[in-house]
Amino acid sequence: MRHSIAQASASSGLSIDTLRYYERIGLIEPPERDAGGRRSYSDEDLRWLEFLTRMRTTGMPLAMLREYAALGQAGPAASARRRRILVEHRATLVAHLAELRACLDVIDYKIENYARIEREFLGRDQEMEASA
Amino acid sequence: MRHSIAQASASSGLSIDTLRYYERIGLIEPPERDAGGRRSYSDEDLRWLEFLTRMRTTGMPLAMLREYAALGQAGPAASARRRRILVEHRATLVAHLAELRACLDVIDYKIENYARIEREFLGRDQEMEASA
DNA sequence: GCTTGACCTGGAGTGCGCTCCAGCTCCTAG
DNA sequence: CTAGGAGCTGGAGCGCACTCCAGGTCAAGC
Repeated sequence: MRHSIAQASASSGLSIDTLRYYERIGLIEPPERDAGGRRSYSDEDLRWLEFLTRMRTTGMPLAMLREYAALGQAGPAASARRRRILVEHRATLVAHLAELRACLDVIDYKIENYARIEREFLGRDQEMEASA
Repeated sequence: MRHSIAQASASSGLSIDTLRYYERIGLIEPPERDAGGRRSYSDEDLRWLEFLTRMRTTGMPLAMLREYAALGQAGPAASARRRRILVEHRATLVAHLAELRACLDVIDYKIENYARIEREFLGRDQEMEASA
């Protein structure tokens, strides 16, 4: 199956401009072109885009992804280097996840605290009503 | 206890420039000044900075934090609005956490895959050695 | 054959969140 | 008394990751 840039955009969630931008900076291989010179993405292209967007949501910088992309997929040397990049990024991601969980606890604590404050004020208002 | 901007920077992890920047954009109340006109942060200022950095690590934008900061801490109305902001942000954070966990699974899968590829190549090399 | 709409290119512009700088003041130590 | 270091201000600059634009091509439908 071949896909237009609009389809690639819809399936990846990346804007059309971003797709062309990624191509320019070497993040994605220039896809084939149809008879009219328009980009035609393969299924594998789409899978690569999906992987890219996943790594982007984890905050992996474009430069790192470019490095990863530039290695190509063939051979044990590329495999080892790609794996090293992923292992490294995995560590920062795990650390970040731990931080986020800690922040979530803080947020939950704060929310509960504000709720408590509001209940207290509410209680006071009711007392005032009762004494009026 | 009073703290210089250098101490506030060290304790919060924010750069001195960032501290002044946050003050300019209304993220932090202008701290008191010492006799020489230099900023002097209170313990409570530091606690606010700690909260800010936590929210920043969760990706809360400065504009949202400014809104939160502008509400002040007094009264049930401010409390309710602050709580709403936190509840809203909490939802995006929880969603983001789920995404990150999914990405982590993908990374783990890929790492294992690359490791497998390397083992296979290694096996082939050993066979080649054995047959040589 | 003309319009419409998707797509093309190269390059400029944008928003966020800092970061740096020049030129100044003030305090402290020697 | 002076040299050095921390801090001050207003404003400019920067890096990242897009995003937008002008001006053009191409294929399809009326």
